[in-house]
Amino acid sequence: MRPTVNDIARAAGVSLATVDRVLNARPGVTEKTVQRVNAAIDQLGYVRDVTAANLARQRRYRLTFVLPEAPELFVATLRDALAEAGRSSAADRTEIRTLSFPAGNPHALVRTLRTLNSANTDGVAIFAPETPHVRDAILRLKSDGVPIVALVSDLPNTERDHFVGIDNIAGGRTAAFLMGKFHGKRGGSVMVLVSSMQARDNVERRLGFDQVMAESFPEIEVLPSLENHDDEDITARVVSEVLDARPDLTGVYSVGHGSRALVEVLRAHHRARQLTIVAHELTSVTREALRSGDIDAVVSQDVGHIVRSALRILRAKIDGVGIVPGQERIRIEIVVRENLS
Amino acid sequence: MRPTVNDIARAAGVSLATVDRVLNARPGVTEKTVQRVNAAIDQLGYVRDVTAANLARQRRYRLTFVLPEAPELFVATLRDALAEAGRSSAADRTEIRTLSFPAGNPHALVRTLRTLNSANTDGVAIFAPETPHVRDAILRLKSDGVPIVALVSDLPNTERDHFVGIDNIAGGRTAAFLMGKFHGKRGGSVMVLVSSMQARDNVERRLGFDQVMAESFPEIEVLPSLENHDDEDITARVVSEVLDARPDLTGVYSVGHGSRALVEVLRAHHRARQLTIVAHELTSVTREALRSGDIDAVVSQDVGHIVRSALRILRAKIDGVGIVPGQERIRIEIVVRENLS
DNA sequence: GTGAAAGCGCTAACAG
DNA sequence: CTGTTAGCGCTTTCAC
Repeated sequence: MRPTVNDIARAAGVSLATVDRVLNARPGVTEKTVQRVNAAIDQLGYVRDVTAANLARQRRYRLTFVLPEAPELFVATLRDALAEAGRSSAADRTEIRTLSFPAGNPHALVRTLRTLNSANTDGVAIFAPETPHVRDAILRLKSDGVPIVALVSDLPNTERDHFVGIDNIAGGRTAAFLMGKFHGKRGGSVMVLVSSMQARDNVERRLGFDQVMAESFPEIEVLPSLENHDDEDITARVVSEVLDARPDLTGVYSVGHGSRALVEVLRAHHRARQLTIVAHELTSVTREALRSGDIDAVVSQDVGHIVRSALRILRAKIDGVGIVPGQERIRIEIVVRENLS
Repeated sequence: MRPTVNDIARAAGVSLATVDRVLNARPGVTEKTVQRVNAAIDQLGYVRDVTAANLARQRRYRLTFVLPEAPELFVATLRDALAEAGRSSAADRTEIRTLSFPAGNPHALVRTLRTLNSANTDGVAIFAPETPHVRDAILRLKSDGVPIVALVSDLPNTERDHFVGIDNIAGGRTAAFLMGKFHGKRGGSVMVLVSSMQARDNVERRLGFDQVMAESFPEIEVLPSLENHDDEDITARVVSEVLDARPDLTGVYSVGHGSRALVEVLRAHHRARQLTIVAHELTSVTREALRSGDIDAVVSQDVGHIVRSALRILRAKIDGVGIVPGQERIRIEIVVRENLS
């Protein structure tokens, strides 16, 4: 049988209450008694039963997710994953609240963040770009004692407790590796489509992509980035233009979260099967395009894993306990037609 | 506040004990009372607090993992993952015991399984090939009320509660897709190295590989399987022979769990960089070979995920509660140089 | 400073 | 068939 607080109380010759004080590092215990209790603790090899503690404490985890209101399917899949997690969260005393802000509106975001404090939330997960005001708002929350995790896109200059997402430079490098390998030693030229050069994840992916293309596939020409600002019309237009202007095009790298318009244009041009297409994020659109052969590979991250990991990490931070790093590492997934779920 | 058993007892006008009986589907309650209690349950939106229940029940989970004593690194990584999980398992009242049997010795395996029963274990995870005697042993355990999950290699004709691992046909298909795509429309010939045509996972991978090669890459010739029985000397010899006999060789597909000897031979022949090599399972050997460029892609499964999933599923079966399917689906991971961890 | 006692949400004897 | 009661391992008043 595992030792309990009672066992260590008896062994140390003190009461339950005192053991509890020592366990939780609360004041009002003589240094001497503390020593005695700690001695008993490691002598008996005591490990605290966190679930029993939480029961007694009547702890609830009120967690807040702050997500952009964006047109991209990726955000939708993230919301779905969150809803799914919400269904089973009551069992672990977790209440999930989702707050939305219009994508690309830092003011609205900051206003949303301002409503949050330690009185109404125990932990916050944020998927948003880093701006100075956001930084300040996060700092305030942190100093209020609220744990914060950054979701998908890191907030490295804030005091966020953890980043839950992939290394986007490595993500871009992975995309380049596939693009290069799929070209099979033939040269060619590759078009790069980004959402916006403001978005940190897009910039990092492009950076990683360029590194590997230059290092390992110099025979392939990489064209300058084309920004589509997640607008389908813009995408349709610029892609069409390049397709016409560059009959020697051999590949397309879609850096952003959305690929719907790209797939449609390629289909319309009946060019898809002759080009190597690499995109990011597994959504209904990219999934279908992989199946049909319109996209060759998708570099992705598991939104279900991201959500569950954020929940686990926030709860761990709230409880002040450690995490299992291996379990929380979000992998850079490569998805092709054959390992589609 | 979330409703508790007390709330629903009051609402239904019955005692705690009766509520508990209904909750746990225990006999001895009138159909009428059951109805009343259930009505109160969904009216108040009651969700049972599993942690409190487990506390009261003083439930411990004594789980047994049965693993082969095999030379392959993959099994070692699985053991490592298990050890890692063991470190944090005390917190969730789980005691993990590992039993080993000499790989390829069904008798020893059966002898091991025979020692297990509901008195000494609450759940079993097995990584072993399916033979008639194994099937019987599992059947006996099952009928003794012990939940069973199959690990890595399925035991489809037994009553196992769950299979934790990848679809190996899809794994082989994925390997073929990469092999074909990396050839970039050029033809060639590919050597296939299997551990043993007895091993179900090997056979399935080979099957999936052949399907896709035939469907999508008919310009590439796939040579007959070479069995190495996980023996490094055999591997070295047969690979060398083929390398000499077929100067037109363009690729190697390593189906089994072990790839050490293959990598060494290829290195010795200074041929690695001119061949496309696809292997299975991420281990220290394949990891290093990816980094050095000796292997181009690895099709893998996350051993950490497999172990944690097996633990979660066994606990769920013991508690008689459901699982989150998305969380338990083991992905077919594609690992290349750039998304290596 | 320290301890006794009640209680978190649930289960499990044991009565009736 | 149903209810009473004690208790799981821990925290938390409130006294001493």
